[in-house]
Amino acid sequence: MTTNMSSESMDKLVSLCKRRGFLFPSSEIYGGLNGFWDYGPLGVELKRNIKEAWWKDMVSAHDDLDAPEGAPTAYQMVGLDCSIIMHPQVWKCSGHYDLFHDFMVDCRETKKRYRHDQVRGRWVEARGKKFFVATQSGGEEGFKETETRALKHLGLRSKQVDELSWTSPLVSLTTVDSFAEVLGPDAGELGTLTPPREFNLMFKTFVGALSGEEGAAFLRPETAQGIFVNFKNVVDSSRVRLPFGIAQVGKSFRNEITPRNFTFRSREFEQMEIEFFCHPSQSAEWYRYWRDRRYRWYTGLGLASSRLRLRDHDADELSHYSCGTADIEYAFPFLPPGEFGELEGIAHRGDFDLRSHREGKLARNGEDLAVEVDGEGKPRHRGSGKDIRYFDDQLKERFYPHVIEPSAGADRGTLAFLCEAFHEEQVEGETRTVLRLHPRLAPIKVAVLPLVNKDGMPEMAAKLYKELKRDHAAYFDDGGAIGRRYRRQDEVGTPFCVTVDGQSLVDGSVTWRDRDTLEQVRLGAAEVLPELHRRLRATC
RNA sequence: GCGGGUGUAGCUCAGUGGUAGAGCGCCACGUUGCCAACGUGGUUGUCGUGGGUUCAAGUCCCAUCACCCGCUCCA
Repeated sequence: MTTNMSSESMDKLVSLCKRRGFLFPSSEIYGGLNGFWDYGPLGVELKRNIKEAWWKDMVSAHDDLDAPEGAPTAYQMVGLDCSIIMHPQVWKCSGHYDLFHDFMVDCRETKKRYRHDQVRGRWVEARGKKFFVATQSGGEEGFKETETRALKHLGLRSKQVDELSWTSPLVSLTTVDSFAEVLGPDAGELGTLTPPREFNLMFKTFVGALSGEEGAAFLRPETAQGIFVNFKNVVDSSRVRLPFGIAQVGKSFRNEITPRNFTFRSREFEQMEIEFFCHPSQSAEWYRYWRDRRYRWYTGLGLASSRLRLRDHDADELSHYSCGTADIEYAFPFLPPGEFGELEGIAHRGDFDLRSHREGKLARNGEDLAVEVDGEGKPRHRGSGKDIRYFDDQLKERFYPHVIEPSAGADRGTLAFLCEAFHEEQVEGETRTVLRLHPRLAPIKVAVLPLVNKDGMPEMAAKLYKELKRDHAAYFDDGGAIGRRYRRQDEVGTPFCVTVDGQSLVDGSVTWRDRDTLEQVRLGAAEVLPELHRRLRATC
């Protein structure tokens, strides 16, 4: 009967998005720009509704007097909107500068690409040749692999291993100056690696009209850091007390290597982030709360639990600072069956961020985090030196709060809601295309339609339309047959249509038509607004 | 970054060196009392972009851009 998304219908959805004005390729008249997308008239409404639902549910309508279901205690939520360009030191202390600023090496023979600092190897001499055998493996495996590959390169057998004379331990490729004597990690010949080339995953820009390195800055790769560097400002200015969260919605930028899959991996994207601050002793409970709370938000707005999953990261997937991370993932139709794409990550970040911004960039040192130092014992990246700890005047205790970070992608969410909503179904031999968007998210909430353009029906419909439009996104359509107008609204996800007909002129009632059930009921014209309001009320 | 595929009207696509097409959509008028009705008329093109070959290029060649698939890479 009704079919949900398959990878074939993804093409249809992409086409619908273009045709009806949800999404356009950026700069399309100039041929587009890889990794950038524009939201059209309906797309901007949909995305705004998603962001507004998030803001309302997380911040403005949050009940800060009682503990919500599943929460350890009551808590406060406030918002923030910080600049996209920040002091460059922010990104050094956050770890993005090191993590997003890589040198890459390509192999001309195998067409593979490696991170310069992740390739290592050993120098070997044999049969009058001296060369560097590279590998991506470390430790015992690295030793074994370099040995095997050295033998293979020289055409020796394993029992001739004694002919190999190793002249170095396993060292990083960064210690090698010339690649002419390097055997790439997957290569058969020497000297196939290109010189290391700089890959900057952050967008670089220049502050000031004179562009020089001293004015170099970055477009933010995440909104979170703006919250951390404003932590003390918020605490000092807004009477918040732990536990509380700071929320922010805004654009971020990353030079993704491979933008793919429609808007899923864009280079300019919008995030909806919360940094939730709590006492370290309670952080594990809050982490669990936010995982579940955020998962429920998506299901409450209509993402089916069969395509949505909450996945805890394995220990080896965790960032160096994180004590726990879970992803909320959606089985996008463009992914292979069984694969999921990330919508949101909920990370337990401990005190990494606030400490780093005071003391300098931290790195893992055994069980603990310590300021990362350079060769001279000085911090690799200096912190602000400002004491941005929290003072609890009840406990008379000054400490770094722990941070739980639910970080959601607004564009990915928008795409997931679109994919989930897209349906094609057979109605009396005709294919009906319908977006079953949650009424809160639908770009148009109600369409007002005169059944025919005579006998005063258009006038009555126009009056009702104007009244509804003051409070809700309404649409007026008097073109063509009524059936066609219903289908047009179905295709863009309008949940309700109100039709003014002959009976309306007699008793002032109208037809209320439901997008999903196709059922129609009669309603007094004055009841339309309250009914709409009731249906759009937040439920999650 | 590599390999393969694709690019023609708003959308889906046909067009095998010789006048740029179809269906759907969209607009107007008429008709029309509830699920993509009907009639009549109309609208739509830098054939992705740039160069080349040719008397002649949507079609052949080169380059380039974008999208899709697979590698590679990655919050």
